[in-house]
Amino acid sequence: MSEFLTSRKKDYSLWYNELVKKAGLAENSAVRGCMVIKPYGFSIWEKMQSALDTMFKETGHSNAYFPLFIPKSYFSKEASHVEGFAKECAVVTHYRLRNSADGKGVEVDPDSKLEEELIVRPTSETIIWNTYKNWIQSYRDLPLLINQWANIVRWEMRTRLFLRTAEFLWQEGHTAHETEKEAREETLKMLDVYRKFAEEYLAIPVYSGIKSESEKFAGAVDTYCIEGLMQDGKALQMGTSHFLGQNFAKAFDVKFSSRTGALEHVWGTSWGVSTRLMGALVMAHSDDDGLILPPKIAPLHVVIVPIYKSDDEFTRVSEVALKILSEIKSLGLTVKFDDRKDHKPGWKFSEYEMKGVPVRIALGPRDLQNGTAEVSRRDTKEKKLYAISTLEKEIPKLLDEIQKNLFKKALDWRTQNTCQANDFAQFKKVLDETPGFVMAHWDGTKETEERIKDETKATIRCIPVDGSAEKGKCMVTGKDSARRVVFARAY
RNA sequence: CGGGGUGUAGCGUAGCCCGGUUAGCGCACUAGACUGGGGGUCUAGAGGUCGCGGGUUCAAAUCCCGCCACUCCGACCA
Repeated sequence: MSEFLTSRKKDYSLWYNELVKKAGLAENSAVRGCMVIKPYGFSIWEKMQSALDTMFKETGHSNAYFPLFIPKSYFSKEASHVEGFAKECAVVTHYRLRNSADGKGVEVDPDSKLEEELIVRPTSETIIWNTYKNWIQSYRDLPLLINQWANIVRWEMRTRLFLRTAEFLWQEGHTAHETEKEAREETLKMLDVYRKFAEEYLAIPVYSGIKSESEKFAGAVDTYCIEGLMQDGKALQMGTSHFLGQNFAKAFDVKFSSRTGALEHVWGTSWGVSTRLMGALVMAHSDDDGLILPPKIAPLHVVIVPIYKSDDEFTRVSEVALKILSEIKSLGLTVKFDDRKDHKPGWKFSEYEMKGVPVRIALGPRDLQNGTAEVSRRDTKEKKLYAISTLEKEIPKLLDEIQKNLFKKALDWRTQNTCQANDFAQFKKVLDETPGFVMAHWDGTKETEERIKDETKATIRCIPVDGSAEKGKCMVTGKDSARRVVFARAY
């Protein structure tokens, strides 16, 4: 239908890349692997931030900020942590430039070599736990519930806008607790905050569960995650929450005097979501005409497009449009009257469809005569005439319905593309025929997991934490399995 | 990081194999007119270090070498 975007069917990757650029979300920068997040894209991220931030505050967390740079030595303190991140760290070795000898540019001043090199944070556990050491002495200092909004750098070989970039924005929560039980509860609480955010705001249903040993965060005892299903049948990890045990407390010597007077290491968690959620949002809902945004995170809820011929008509249409505008605005919604004269209505329609604005109101002379307005919803592209006097009531209802419909569509999609497989041959067949999640029994060993990955490219996305356990036999080895786990090919 | 592909105006591209006019076209842009309920029409115009750097040649977008970026596949990873 649209010639402005490559269709999803023709080339899903290209569709995604084009959409991200054409909807004004982001573009590649002059720096390899790094993106520029454009104003419209950033305003969506801000909506996500604000919803999440509120949820973090409601669960007792405070924001703080820790340095971008981490002394190299900190990394060696937690063995598996350094092993996990070593290969993708940017390192600062010098602190000064000088004019080059030929006078044509600048070069690194060799005299400015740092005594201890600094790592650009790929995540902040080490610097934060090093700081917590000074903040925590007594059980009275606990729990310590901190979040930080920050940029981080992971030197990726293969990058894609939002999904995997060398630098990205995220939030990382880092908490310290008196007991294992409390830290485990925190881990699951924040996992559920993420699940709720994904489902209620982004309108993306997710499976939450625990990662297998080989997929877990370097330095964690347990890693939990939420996994969403994209329209191409690939899974996307949308957030993680880690139970750190006492690993970092021990590595950084963070101890407290307990209620009984004993000196104990604290228990930790960390959890994060990133601008990758922007990619999830695009791939979960959008179509061949452009972006589709759930109203709860759309920067602009409603756009009003005037239809007119003469200046006189424009004046009369504007008058009514502005009235509608202020009515909708007073409902707490964001609304824009696009009175630009340099584009025709049809052009504007396509433009706002590309940008995913949930509701469009077209208003022309005919409407003025009849007291109506043409209301079009982005998700279904369905148009309806409403009496102008009812807009104030109908628009919020419509937005609500769009939010629900998007979630339902995404849920239906996931349901249709979640299959069970009972043997390995069936597993492979299902993966190819209905790309998506496959629930299958697994014997719990690393070897079997590896073999499945090698032969099918599918990985264990998570081991569901809730829901009913169902005993069975591993689809590969036939050994006992306590429950089905979630497999998929993933981003 | 290995293998393939691509890089020409803001975007999309032709030309490159086989070197030789002023690098062509569509969209967008500027001016004006007519237009206006799903990306309008006409007229006139502006816009190019042909990714960057070397080399070969009388002559390079075109051939050779190096680099950079993007992209796909693999490895690695969130």
